[in-house]
Amino acid sequence: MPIAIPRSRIRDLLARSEPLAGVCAKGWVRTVRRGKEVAFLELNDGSCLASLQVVAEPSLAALADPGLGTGACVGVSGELVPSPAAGQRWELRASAIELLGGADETYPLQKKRHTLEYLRSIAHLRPRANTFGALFRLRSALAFATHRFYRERGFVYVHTPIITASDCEGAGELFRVTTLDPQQPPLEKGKVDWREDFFAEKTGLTVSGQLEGELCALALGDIYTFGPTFRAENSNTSRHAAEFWMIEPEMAFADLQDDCRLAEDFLRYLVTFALDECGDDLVFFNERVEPGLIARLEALAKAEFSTMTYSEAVTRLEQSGKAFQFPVAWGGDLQSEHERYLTEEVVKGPLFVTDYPADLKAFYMRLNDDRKTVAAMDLLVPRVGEIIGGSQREERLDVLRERMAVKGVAEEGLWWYLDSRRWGSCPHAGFGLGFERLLMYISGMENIRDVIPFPRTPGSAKF
RNA sequence: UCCCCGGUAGCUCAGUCGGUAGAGCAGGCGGCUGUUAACCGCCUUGUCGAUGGUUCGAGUCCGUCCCGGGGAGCCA
Repeated sequence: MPIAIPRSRIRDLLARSEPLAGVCAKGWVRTVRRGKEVAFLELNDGSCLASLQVVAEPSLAALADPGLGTGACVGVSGELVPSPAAGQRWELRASAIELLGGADETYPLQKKRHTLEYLRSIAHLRPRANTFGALFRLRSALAFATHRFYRERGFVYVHTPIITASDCEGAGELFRVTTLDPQQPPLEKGKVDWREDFFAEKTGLTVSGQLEGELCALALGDIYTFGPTFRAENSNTSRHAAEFWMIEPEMAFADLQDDCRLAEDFLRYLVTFALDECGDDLVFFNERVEPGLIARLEALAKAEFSTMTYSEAVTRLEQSGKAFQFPVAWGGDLQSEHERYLTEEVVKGPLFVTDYPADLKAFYMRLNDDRKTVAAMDLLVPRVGEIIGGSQREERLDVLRERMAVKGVAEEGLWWYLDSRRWGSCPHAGFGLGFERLLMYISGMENIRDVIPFPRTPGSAKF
């Protein structure tokens, strides 16, 4: 017989200060302990990390159902009472149990420790595991915190296109978007004639909303984007996904210092928000994923971020006496091992590296007066590496065109971007923050595939 | 794409010198218990990633391929 009482969330039940009769909880059974005189169910509904202990008479009909095992979905009605035993404050004394969806012993998510690799292979079920429940609640909270942060500062949220024709940004390989028949595309002199395609030109999925974001910043002042981003790079690492979410603020009338300040405030706000709003889930990560996590986050919430120029960084690396696998030289990219040394050993915390050689960076970054470096910044953090990359943008039309020529970026596809410098240009700056890398940093999880519900990586787009 | 490591029961793993498959957990049965990933006893479970080769004999050695992980490059 279906239970007629409205459902309460377990999170709300466990937060009560008084007992309550006539309650109903619904969720998924984590474990069943059957005894002769009493049976216990651990019920979790995803509203919080903790499960609700259900105490039942073994005579209740549903308890005899072979489908009532780990993984089953049930509704329970009864009375919320103080628990006489240690381990939990409240328990639900069941008067009725309704088996909504049974689960037999073939249920892949058993009540034991599984490896993250295995859980990845059952991504359709892993949201029901503690780690992933905690992670996806954290993910949701930090997405909300992002919007709140920018709204509090008067930034306008803009939606930049997912499908783009500008593949000239150089941020990475594009996924092609087309409605042409791959077996028989229209040809023009032996080459695919993209004018016949849906958009009458070559298009792909966005690798960054930055260029369009700049256009909006040069009208609305301060803006941000927060959306999916796609890179068709064949990167097989714990830090890269083919589909990820990026937050890209862009500020008019701002220079590189303003940019770093915003990045620092933003990161600190997010960490503080997680500490304030996701306490139980962070405790779980602190105990099961990264010991010392909470202390690290609390330190970060207070600490000043370090800053050093690329040139200083190179000097520090040269003077370190460390034997790096890759040599350090001014003009070369900082390798992962170099970045790790700087953030983990030199400053032991978040580090802005600024003013990179112009040759290493994108065409839109503002050329410094030395004409050798650009007003770029990378924020490096321990464990994760680069979490934010940003710059002051080149607002001077002539310098921008010069830089495009040097970098081999064609002006045709970017006439609209150049127009923003042709009329009413102004100094502006912005950055991109990889949302999954942020989650890795705040949760202590070490693989990007484990901080997004259904990861897309080379060779894998399941679920 | 390159380098390294791995793939054995539903899960986590062991498997010696090449000699014919093993433990814990999960599951089943029984017992016990206001229990806490309960506990105790008994029991079931295998295309040893795929394929070809060497050998009297291959989980074990060799080749190729597939999948997973780590690192590199690229980047967020």
